[in-house]
Amino acid sequence: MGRGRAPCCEKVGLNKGSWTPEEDLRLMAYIRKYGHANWRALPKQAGLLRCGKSCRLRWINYLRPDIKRGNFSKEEEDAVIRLHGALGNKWSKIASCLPGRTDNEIKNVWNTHLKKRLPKPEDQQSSPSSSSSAVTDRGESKAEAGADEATAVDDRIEIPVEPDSSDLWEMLDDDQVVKPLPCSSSSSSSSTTIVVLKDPMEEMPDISIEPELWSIIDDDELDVAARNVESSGGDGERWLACLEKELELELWGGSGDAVANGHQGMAAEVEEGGDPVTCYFQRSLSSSSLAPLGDLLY
DNA sequence: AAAGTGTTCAACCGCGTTGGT
DNA sequence: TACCAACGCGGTTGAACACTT
Repeated sequence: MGRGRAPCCEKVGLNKGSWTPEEDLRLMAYIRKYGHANWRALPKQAGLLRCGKSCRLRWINYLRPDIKRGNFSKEEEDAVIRLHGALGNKWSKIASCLPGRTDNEIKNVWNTHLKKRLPKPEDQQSSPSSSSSAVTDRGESKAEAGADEATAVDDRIEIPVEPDSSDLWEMLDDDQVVKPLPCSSSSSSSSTTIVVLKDPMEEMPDISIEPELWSIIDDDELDVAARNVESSGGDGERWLACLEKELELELWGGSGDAVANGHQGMAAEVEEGGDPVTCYFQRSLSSSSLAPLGDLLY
């Protein structure tokens, strides 16, 4: 074998760049059901045209349920400054001290905000304890003021949809969606935007995810569905039940019979050689009010 | 209103480390 | 022990957005 490192994956034919909502959903569904023991094999098994590295990064930096979003609090910023002083650019170590924050996010915040606040090296020598006070004393740039403003509207997620997918509105929970928004003035007039109110669970700091997550998203109907699948599949399937509930899919939700039938039906398809996530989505989309969405996705 | 410039952050890239054989 | 594959980390890039002129 030649010297040097083999590429992490065969890049030909793989997607690059931003992730689509469908890719996100596939990745989340797959990981929650099967875990991520093997990143290299994961994209193929999940039906994703991505390399494993890309999947891992997307999961770690964006999709993990315990990620805290929004601006850093002053306490967090101070912690980053102190930890950076002690550890240097060991972003993953710093991140491990800040629950819910990713190394990538911390690195970005450091490079874009915090680094600028620190005194110049010569000043630092003369006032070693000035790192945190440098934060408090500094004046805020306009960009940062803008970021603060963004916090006020940071509780919503906007998802562009095709104009002919009006049925999509019916699939979305009224409590979660502000609808519809003729797309913002700057963009082309042919699309519309769903605004989904941010899931409150994302606001939970320091989540030790599994137990607390379930209690946060608990509701009676979901709990019944979740219990029904839990006996056969454990947390992964329980999570999928939640996901389906979220999307108002009916495959596993609803009555125990429906749960059992839907589950067994998918299991049979998987056994026949289909990939599990594709089977999952195809069944969900074809068997529910999400069929129009299916046309968009496949 | 338009063009230019600056900022942000998700994603990519390459390399060091780790674990299995 | 050597080799290899995969993982994980840190640096960098570039598209999108915000702000200024």
